[in-house]
Amino acid sequence: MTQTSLTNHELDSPPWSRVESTLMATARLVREAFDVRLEPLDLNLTQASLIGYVAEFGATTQTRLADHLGIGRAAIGSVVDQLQARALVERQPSAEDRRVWMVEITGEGRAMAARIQEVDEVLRAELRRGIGREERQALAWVMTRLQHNLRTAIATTS
Amino acid sequence: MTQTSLTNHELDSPPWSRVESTLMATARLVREAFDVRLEPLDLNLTQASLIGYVAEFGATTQTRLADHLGIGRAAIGSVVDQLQARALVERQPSAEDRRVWMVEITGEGRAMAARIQEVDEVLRAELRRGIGREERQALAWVMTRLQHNLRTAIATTS
DNA sequence: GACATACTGTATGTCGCCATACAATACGAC
DNA sequence: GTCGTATTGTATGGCGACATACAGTATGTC
Repeated sequence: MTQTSLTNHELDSPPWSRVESTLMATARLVREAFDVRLEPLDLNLTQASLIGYVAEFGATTQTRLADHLGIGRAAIGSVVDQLQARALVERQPSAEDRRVWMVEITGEGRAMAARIQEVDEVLRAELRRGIGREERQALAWVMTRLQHNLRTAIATTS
Repeated sequence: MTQTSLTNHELDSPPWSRVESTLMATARLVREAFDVRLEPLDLNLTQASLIGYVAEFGATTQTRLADHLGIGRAAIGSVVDQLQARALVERQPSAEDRRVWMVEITGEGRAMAARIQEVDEVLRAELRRGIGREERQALAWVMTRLQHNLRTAIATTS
């Protein structure tokens, strides 16, 4: 088990004191794991998430996509560009607001979304291994609370 | 773990199925929060972590720093460049291995490390708010386990 | 010693994301 | 209507990190 190499130094310190770095490292691993598994589809995690969202919820403005995926509007623009170039999504003008594009899934995109979901389910099953349902819920709860605290901390900095 | 209700608007808390994106978003917030608080010191989280590590553990090779901070060797090089330009750390040749630089803290760096630790403690106290000790430990445990699963998943992809 | 192999730090190019500035459009106050 | 303000998407420049390739050095094998 080569796992010890990185986690050893985390264990000899008070757990919470290093939670931030553990979190950062875990996030990197999440991205890496998804990217590796999505590589056969020639997609990264952000692109796959966008496709998944549009496939599930239908035509969406870019700003809403940005908010939902947690990245900026400018970044979403280029992601949509990439996916549109591969005909996985398409931009349709909005009937109500001529400023916005409604990003919609295409037929090819829908097929891709199915493959993405398959990859997603397989990987998530592997990630659940050895972690009980209660613990997963606890993780979700704590992270939500942590997000709240983080937002407060960011906001209360002059 | 019988943590009862939080406010209602927290109930849109992410289900496990979205833990990946929650984790990514939380990680971004962690970086943002630290960056915001470290801004008066004109440092980002990576730079501060490096200073903190060297201040605590003494002269260290760049490769060890890279492993410890979870970023690549090339990235560490430029971080050391930046900090060295501000005389917060310095490169000393190793007596045993002429390939490596030992990165050591300077006097100014030690003063900066003290200020960093103060920022760190204040922020961490804010982040702990409303989260019990048991839950923090549970979070650390689950994330460690999750890291292990992630590494396995990454490794078992051809 | 001579050599192959492994490792350290650096240079280079790329990628993803951000922050800022901007034009076009929407919306509210009057 | 007309004006100021807010919002959407885009263009641009910058940053942090990665992957790759490389030179210099260390280390083990023969």
